[in-house]
Amino acid sequence: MNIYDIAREAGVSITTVSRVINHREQVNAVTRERVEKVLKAHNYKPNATARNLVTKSSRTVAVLTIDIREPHYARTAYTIERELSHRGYEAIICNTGGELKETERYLQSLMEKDVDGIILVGSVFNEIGKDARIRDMLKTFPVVLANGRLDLERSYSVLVDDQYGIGLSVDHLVENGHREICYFMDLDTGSAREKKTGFIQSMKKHGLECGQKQVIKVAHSVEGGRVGVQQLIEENRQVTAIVCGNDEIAVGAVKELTSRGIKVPEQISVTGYNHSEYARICQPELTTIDNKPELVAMLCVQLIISLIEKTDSYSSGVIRPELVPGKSVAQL
Amino acid sequence: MNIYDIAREAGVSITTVSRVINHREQVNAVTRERVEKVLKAHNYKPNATARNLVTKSSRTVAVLTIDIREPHYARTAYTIERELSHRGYEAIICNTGGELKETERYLQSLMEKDVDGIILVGSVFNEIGKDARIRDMLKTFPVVLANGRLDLERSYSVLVDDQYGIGLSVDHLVENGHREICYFMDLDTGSAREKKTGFIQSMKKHGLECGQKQVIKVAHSVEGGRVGVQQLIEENRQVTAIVCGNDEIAVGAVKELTSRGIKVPEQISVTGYNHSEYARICQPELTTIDNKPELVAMLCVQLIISLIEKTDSYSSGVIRPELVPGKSVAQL
DNA sequence: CTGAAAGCGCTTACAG
DNA sequence: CTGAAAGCGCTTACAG
Repeated sequence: MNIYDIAREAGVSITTVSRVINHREQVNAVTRERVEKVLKAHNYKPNATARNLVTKSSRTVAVLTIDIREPHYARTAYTIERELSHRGYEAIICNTGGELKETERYLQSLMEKDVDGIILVGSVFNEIGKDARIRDMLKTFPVVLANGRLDLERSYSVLVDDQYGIGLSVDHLVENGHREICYFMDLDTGSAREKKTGFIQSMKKHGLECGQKQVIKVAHSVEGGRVGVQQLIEENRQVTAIVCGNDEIAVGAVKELTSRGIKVPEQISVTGYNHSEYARICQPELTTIDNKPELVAMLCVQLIISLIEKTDSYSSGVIRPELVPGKSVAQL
Repeated sequence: MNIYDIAREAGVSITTVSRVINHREQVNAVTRERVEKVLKAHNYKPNATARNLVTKSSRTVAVLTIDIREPHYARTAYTIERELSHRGYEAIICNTGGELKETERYLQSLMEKDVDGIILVGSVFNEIGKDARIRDMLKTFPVVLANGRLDLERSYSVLVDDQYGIGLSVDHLVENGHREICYFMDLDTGSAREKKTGFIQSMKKHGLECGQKQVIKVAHSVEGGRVGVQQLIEENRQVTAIVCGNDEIAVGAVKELTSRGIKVPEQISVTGYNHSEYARICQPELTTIDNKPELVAMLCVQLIISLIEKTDSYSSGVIRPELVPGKSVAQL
């Protein structure tokens, strides 16, 4: 059942049927009703592919992320999908693993579809976005990058001030009397470096010692946190607090400390980052930083839509994380 | 740059260009090379929409799930997406919240696209799939349901034996000397009922008392587990073990018990379900049931592809969960 | 207010 | 092995 069948049955041209379907104004009320009756009678559904072919749009946005199994990306991707859906767009999800080759492979096939725009979630895309071939592909789409800068024609960014975010942890610890603080850094992505900088600057701001020794690189996982603590103990370091780059690491640190009979927070305080479910499940509950993934997601959608529909109604600004107190920080 | 431009420049017809693009055999090697050179020179990308319009396929599969923020669905959706991607399909993700209205809304817009198939993830879709309008919409697609039966023409199911899965928990507890066991049931979906039945039958198999009192309905969340424990304590029940319908509930139970000074597992043992990250993060680590979401996901993709491509190479069978020992069960 | 016609960029019988 | 032509189901100037 296509537009021709409807037109024939309603005794009008396909142009008129098209007008009715798309709620164009220039149709006589009587004609409109006649056509609508036929439409309803056959439960007519327009063929989106045919429409896309002429309009060059598919009302689809691709969301490239690292791995939606990570709660932080899951939350972001979820909110993006819901927001898109409410505006009549579909979301294609691509788990790139943060890898250049995979990102390229996904973009390759996205280029053949009439995808309306791309949202990049994860600060790895800052690095990936520097690759010339990736840039060539990206520049054919409107693009929004969550947490980074792309410097392309039709692209926007949503920035999260992670430097400020980690600073909140340090401030909070210092306010509670801590002075021997170290940082468990998660790998080497853009936002990880931001956080590290935030840590160092904040330590300096408070006049605390902060060199190589205070920053410990660990794997971005529960295991990473455990290993970090082991290292601290082997080196016989005397710290009263550990600031972690994410909640997984913090959970690992807490578990390792606890299993060694070191009480959290009485003997060592720990802070996380992301305000994930892990922070609530951790025993004790983590004091952590909410970096507002839902807000980031909503802004991403708003921006990509304004890029797609050229409404120019975009707003932006930098997102400020917030500290969420838990029970993993003690006053000294 | 379309097929016409290429044809003109290579001095052939668009038919020939199309043949080269699609690697059809009937092309002279010399002609083929000439066309390929032009293709390469212009970095030609075929327009998928135009192709879809004639082939009636978009190499896209929609994944309807409840909420990808839940780790279990995140894992399933992740694996489905990756498997689809490797086979050249894109995944559209839809977070329906498990609601009929939303499911209908998503299906409505999916029907206008040439989506090749639909994978339903979550046993709620058993209920939703009984609605007449939903069925009418679903029957226009190949459909695979993870964990349920749909009873539609072109549909397959991947079944997980959750009854057996919960039985494993009970067996394990009984082997460890427990006899006073209760079950924290998560809501009222298909698989929740399966698990409840599994619990009751398993208790009976071991000759243990199991009536209304042993099954406690709780919210499907950490909070649910806490409330369940509160209820147990208010009613002054003497149990030595709690079997939980999922890991979130188990975490809540453990937290509530611990906060009341009741030691897990020394005084009360707790088991979870899903083998999620939560189980590993919980203190103590949960003994839980792995219900193999990755395996389920892979089978779903295999089945939907065989339905789409009519390869008839499908395999099926029922998936058996496995017990994963943690530290939340003590021997009495 | 309405319609004939062109066009979106492909694939695919069919004929040669 | 190759090509002319129809067709997929729409939208959109353009003319009336």
